[in-house]
Amino acid sequence: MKHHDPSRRFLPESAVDYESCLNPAQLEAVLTREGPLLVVAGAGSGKTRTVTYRVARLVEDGIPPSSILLLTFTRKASQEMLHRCTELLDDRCRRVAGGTFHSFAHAVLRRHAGRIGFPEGYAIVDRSDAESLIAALRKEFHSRHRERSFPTKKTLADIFSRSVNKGRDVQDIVLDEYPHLGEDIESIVELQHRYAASKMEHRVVDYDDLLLLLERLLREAQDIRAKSAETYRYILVDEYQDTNILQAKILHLIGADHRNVMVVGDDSQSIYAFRGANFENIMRFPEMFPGTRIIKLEENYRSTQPILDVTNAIIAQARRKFTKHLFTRNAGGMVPQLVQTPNEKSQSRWVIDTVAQLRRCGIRLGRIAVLFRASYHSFDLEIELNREGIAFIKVGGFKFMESAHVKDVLAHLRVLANPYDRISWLRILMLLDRIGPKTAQAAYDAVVRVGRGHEGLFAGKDRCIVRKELDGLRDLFRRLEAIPRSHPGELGTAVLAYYKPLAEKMYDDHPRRVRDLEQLTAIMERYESLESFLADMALEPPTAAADNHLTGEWRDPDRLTLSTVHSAKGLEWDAVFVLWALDGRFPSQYALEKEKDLEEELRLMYVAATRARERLYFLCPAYAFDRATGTVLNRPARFVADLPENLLERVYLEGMDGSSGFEMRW
DNA sequence: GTCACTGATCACATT
DNA sequence: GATCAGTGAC
Repeated sequence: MKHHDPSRRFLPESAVDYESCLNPAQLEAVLTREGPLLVVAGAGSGKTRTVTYRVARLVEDGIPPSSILLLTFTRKASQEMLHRCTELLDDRCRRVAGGTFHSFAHAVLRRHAGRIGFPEGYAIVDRSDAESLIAALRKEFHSRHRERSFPTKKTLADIFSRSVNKGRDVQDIVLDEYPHLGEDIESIVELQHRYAASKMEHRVVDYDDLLLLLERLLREAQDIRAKSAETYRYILVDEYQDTNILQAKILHLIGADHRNVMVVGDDSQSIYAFRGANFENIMRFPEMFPGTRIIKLEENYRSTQPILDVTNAIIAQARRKFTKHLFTRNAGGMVPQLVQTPNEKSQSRWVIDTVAQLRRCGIRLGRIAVLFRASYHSFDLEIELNREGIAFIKVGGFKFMESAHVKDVLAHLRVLANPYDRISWLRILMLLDRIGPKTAQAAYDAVVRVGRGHEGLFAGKDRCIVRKELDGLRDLFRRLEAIPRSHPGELGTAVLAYYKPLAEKMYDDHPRRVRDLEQLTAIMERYESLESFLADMALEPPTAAADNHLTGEWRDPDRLTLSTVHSAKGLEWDAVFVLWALDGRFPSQYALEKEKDLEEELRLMYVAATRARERLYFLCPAYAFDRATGTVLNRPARFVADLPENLLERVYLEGMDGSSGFEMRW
């Protein structure tokens, strides 16, 4: 590959010393200002650095920051990049537009959704709300098909979502991926139409709608498309391997005019095919934007050579061959280990004891991570960590936002913002004594009929048996009405005051839950409007799991990180433990049948292993019973099982009782 | 109509 | 371990 002459002549008075901070390939990616650019960036190859420097370079070059659009996988990622960029250059970088495709879609649609016949004051529903809506519609269908069970709300939501994200009909998705539901296909299709109508009626959109509606808007409203292209003259997309076809179309619609589009990704780290991501987007990018310059970043700055040897050996097993081959100058270091333990308890013990040793070697807890395939895989370890008093933070899995008490409080606020939000109405009404589905539905109907927002609640005639309960709710809304929407913190405080007695009645652990809610109101203080708070909670909910502190700064140097592999994307630690490297756990049981799914598990294992800088341990309990399938799991993960001893050292622990004393080799 | 209980079924990753 | 459908007491 021929690269630019990285001569200083390019940058006579630059505030940033690009040449000495970047290798030639990175430098080329940073200095190529115009035209489409595809950066294939291997794990640990300085991808974030490259994007950061490129943004800084554009700003320094006089491009107005607000005409740069940085699209990332999570908003945290874009904030972090722009923060680094600000440190590198100056405050101008703060004005760069950054976020996820979903948040970008919301920003455009909230102003222009009317152009394609969608109400602009819509609310965004998260996955579990979407499922509730589907569940309500599903009931009728179930009574129709008494003979056999109808798919669950979760399965239905999955099917609908895949249909949107893969750009295929529901029929095709069912036939391909859920063949056992073939008989229900007509009902599923009809239910999908009802679901769409129901969302429209209640003025809500789900995640997929955001992308779908944005694509439609840009396609149908030429003026808006042209204006967006004009506004965002430089577009950067991170993690391009995890975008789907719809996102690629959106990118093309905004980027085709000026073609100043840079995408960064790594096909071997694509781990979101299950939700419709298509890593072939990377291969197709040059077709979509002819004249694309392709740059490969192959030097790895993260890991030692022995770790890189193992990760290269893992990804080499992919049927689909990847052209990159990573290298490092960081020779030496410990050979990664596959540690076989008798059972789960001993797995947890070994991790804890090894973490203790690492700390004695001077490695802080914040530099260590335990990764796993599924959130529940760490339950036993969490118990042991608590027992030992080792602080940890868990990322992924059950979230703060999903806990009932948080959803309850938010539902009150959402009704205030969008009185057509049926899900939230039913939720808050059914919190009250003697109000079940029927009464709640009647109250909701009255609200819609009266058509004066939540005031409709005052107009309905209630049965005397529930009068007292409803009066309490009315009082709350009267109080909320007196508070301006621009003070979400006060709104939250008022709702909490109302909700607290309810929580005390419902939950025996109410003190903890109320503390959570106080955190929530503290978060609300930071917002300028109720609507922006609610949109953020749907699009970018706080990441920490429910029982962790919500103080925001989760990268605490004195806490061990427990994370799903998916949530660990893009991050790195000095030492990484991969739990349950056992066939049937990781790779997942459900992926063993289909070649395509298995290949994604392989990439997932690759992502897990490439998080490590210096030390890497795969843990494999020798035996586990899988209750779901009734099978016995006793084979190490196939991706690492057969790697030669010189790449992956075997450690066998025997005769442990799970609580103490055993041999450990380093 | 509501609510609290039962037993059967199915289980991943997430914007 | 959660979800769902069905039951019977208030």
